[in-house]
Amino acid sequence: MAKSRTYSKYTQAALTLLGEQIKLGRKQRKWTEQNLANRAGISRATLQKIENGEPSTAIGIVFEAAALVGVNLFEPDKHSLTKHIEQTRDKLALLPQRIQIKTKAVDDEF
Amino acid sequence: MAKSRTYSKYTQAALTLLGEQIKLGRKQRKWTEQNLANRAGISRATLQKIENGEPSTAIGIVFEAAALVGVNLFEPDKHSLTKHIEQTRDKLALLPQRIQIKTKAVDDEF
DNA sequence: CAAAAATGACTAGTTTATTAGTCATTAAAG
DNA sequence: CTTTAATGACTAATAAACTAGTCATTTTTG
Repeated sequence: MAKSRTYSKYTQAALTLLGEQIKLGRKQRKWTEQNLANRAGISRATLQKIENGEPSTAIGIVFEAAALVGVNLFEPDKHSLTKHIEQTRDKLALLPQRIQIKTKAVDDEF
Repeated sequence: MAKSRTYSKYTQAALTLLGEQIKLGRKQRKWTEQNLANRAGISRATLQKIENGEPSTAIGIVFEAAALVGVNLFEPDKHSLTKHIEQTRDKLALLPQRIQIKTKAVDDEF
């Protein structure tokens, strides 16, 4: 029996939306499933899972398929992804490199 | 030997950005890797891959981890994801259910 | 400085995804 | 209506991810 993982409502909705956007983009381009699958370098079966919003597909190939049909997370025009990455790294640099957890009880109560 | 897949620059950048945003969100919350991994129901090794932007991790658990630290693809406030899904389905409904490809040569030249 | 803990990196074993293929159904086009 | 082809759904075999565990390193705290 398959060990089932649980996903939040938000994650499920996001996956559904992403999958349907890919399907929409594919059809707008008049590409068949097989056609997009070939372009993405994956099997038709996997593309079907992607368009159905299955949580278990590899994120890299989902992003590839999405980009091929013009669906962009992180709108690529606004400011370039590279710049966005730099900004995130800048913020990261301001934080401690390691998070330390207080072992002792916090004595907050009373 | 592992069969290597190739990813576009855009996909790689998007994965890097997403991973670093998760790491940033985690640290802002002062959570250790193990801590976030536990909350997401995954191993620390997998979380490390996610934060490093590895393309092969399952999209569902990446989205879960992202949501846990407040990183939202598809900004959840704007208009609800559910509504967004409906809109996408409406657009899909306007397109033919199946894409048909012309088999015969197109005779466009001359 | 010393102690404690987080992180980075790796390994072997198990679970799971991915693939190629097939078949039935049904939409599109002639 | 007939033909052609796309889609949905499944299977067995292969490839790869995920896990738990370990170890070394390095940061943080006292």
